[in-house]
Amino acid sequence: MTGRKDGVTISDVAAAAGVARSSVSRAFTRPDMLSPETVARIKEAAERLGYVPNHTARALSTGRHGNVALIVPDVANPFFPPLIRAAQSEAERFDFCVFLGNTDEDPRQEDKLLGRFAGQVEGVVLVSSRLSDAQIRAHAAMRPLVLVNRDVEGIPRILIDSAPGVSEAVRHLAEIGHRKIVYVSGPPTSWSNKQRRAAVRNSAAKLGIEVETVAAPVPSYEAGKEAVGAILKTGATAAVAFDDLTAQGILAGLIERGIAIPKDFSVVGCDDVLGAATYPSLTTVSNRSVEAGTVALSLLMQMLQTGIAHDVRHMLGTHLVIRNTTTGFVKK
Amino acid sequence: MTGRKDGVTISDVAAAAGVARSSVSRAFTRPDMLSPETVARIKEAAERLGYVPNHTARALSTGRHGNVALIVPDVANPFFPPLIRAAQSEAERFDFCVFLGNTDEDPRQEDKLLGRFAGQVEGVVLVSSRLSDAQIRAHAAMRPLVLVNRDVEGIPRILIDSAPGVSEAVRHLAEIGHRKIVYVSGPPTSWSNKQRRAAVRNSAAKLGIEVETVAAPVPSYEAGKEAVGAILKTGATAAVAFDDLTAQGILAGLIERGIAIPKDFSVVGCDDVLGAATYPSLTTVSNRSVEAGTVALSLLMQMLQTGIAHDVRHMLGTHLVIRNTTTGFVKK
DNA sequence: TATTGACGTGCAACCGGTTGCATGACATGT
DNA sequence: ACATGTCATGCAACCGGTTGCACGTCAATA
Repeated sequence: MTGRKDGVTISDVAAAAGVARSSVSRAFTRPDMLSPETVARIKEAAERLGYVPNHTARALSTGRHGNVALIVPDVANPFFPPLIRAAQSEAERFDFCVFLGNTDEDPRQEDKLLGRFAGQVEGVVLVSSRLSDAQIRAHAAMRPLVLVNRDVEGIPRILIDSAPGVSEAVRHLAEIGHRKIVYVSGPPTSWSNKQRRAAVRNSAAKLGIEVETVAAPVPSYEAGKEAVGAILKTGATAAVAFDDLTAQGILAGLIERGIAIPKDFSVVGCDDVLGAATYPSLTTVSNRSVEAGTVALSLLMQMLQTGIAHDVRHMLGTHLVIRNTTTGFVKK
Repeated sequence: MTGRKDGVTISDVAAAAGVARSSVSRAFTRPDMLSPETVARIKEAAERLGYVPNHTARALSTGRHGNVALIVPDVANPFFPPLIRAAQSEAERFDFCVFLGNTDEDPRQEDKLLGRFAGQVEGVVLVSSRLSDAQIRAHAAMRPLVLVNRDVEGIPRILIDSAPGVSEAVRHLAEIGHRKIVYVSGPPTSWSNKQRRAAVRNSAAKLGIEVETVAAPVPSYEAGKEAVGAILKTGATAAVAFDDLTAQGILAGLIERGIAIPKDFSVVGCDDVLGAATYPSLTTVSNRSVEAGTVALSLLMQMLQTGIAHDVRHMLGTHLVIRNTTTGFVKK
């Protein structure tokens, strides 16, 4: 097992081709500066020797390493993987690599990762950041930074606007006969949670139906299931949950208590991460995480290329996806 | 918007502390070589100036950049995120960063990524690789490489051994009265699929019960649902699915046809990625993806530190998790 | 024919650390 | 008092590229 280092450097190629090291460099980065024959000779030699440019060395002298960081609260939350994937393939279009960071929903961990990545990446995408506005601003001052689902003025941000979808959901519930509904809230520091709660309240007020809020501090199946007691106690006949996982837990909790869905109770999720895979299939608000990932990354690339950061605030709309946890409700 | 470069280098610190650059370097990498007072003075200066060592520069001279790559077929498949997360936090223990690669189940993409990462990472973890043995060997010859769920002799590999869990499942099904079962298979090139199919057949043969195989070429909810027709046609009374997603689809398909679960039909999944979140909650084979991620990474770290690659073949056992899609079957 | 400019190439400094070796100060042993 | 050894520190080369500038050649222009 000999092979560790390839060992073929620019000097080797230069020697083989009978030119200076700088010419080899230029043959790859600015071939137009050299005569076509020289370029050909160098490339031939490089090919023959199996030369591969060393990213690290290049990065040291140019300051551009072709890497960006993507930091999310929890890779295992089904909301994020499609976003990650989209961001990654967009990065690849620009020949960039992605560092993935997972913060476990912990701001300290987030800060630590940001520091660890610094100097290895040219820019950062922060998804659903739990940092304070001040911390975010501080990082943004050091390097190009794009936010997803976090609204800090002056910093480019992509926001998935669930308000239209949520409003539509409330209207839908009112139409099929509900007079009192519950919003089952998510993480208190989440921008999306605040936005959804506000959207539920506003639409309900407009439609003249009652709303109460029940807390599910963590967005998970278990938390949803546990919230069912509190939900039923309100006397509401429908629930809008912070996300699909919570909704799925609520579904399970209701079924366990013998409550028929959608006949006796309606449930609406958010983010559409489960597709039609619940039973009954879940009515939910559509999700734009793929676009969010793509846009965030292309925005970052643009910032890197131009060197300027516009104060972009990119909103992505949503809509209601009606399935079988709402239609079929029978008003008493 | 001035701040781009921190600009604080080892030279700045050296000047501030009144020592040579090499002493600053040593203050961080080999403090034992310097007098405690000098170290203190340098660290103080570094702190005051906000000095952060430049990874790229360090990498250039040492050849160690503190990065590893983790390549998976599909981040969005719920099997992988926990593994990714575990690997990432293990990497962090060693102060390493993780590059994440997504191949979209495409061997060409996998090869491309591997090339793109080369020179930026010290080692690679390949999860459920779709490359040929020869390609894997070629890459392994160039740099430290660890495989997960792929069995290539001579290359360190972590294998999640679903055989024990699957065998237990078949025994369980036999015990509650099934005489004929179906294995719903996954991707034909998958090592796990081959292993699971074999385990089902072997145990069934031992217990004297009948097995048929139905193909669901892609592991997904939809594919599972579509397979239901074929499953019922076999006359079997239970299905063991390649994974939980497929099982969930089967569940939905059966319920849609009015077949009561578990009374009339039993379903077993694999990988336990859905928790108890299906209805009825799914009996499945446990998953060791977290350990797989952790072990793969620590193995890689060990290889990097010692420089030697033992021919490790690390098996992680599994067991059956009994929930409500099996118990309650009523034999006719 | 002398002048000018364009063009292709090489030289050498630089990016920000690391590290082998040399040096000088001081302490120890005899 | 002198030889020897230890220890802390500095010098300078090096990792593998990039890039501003200088130089020489050759053709076009005056």
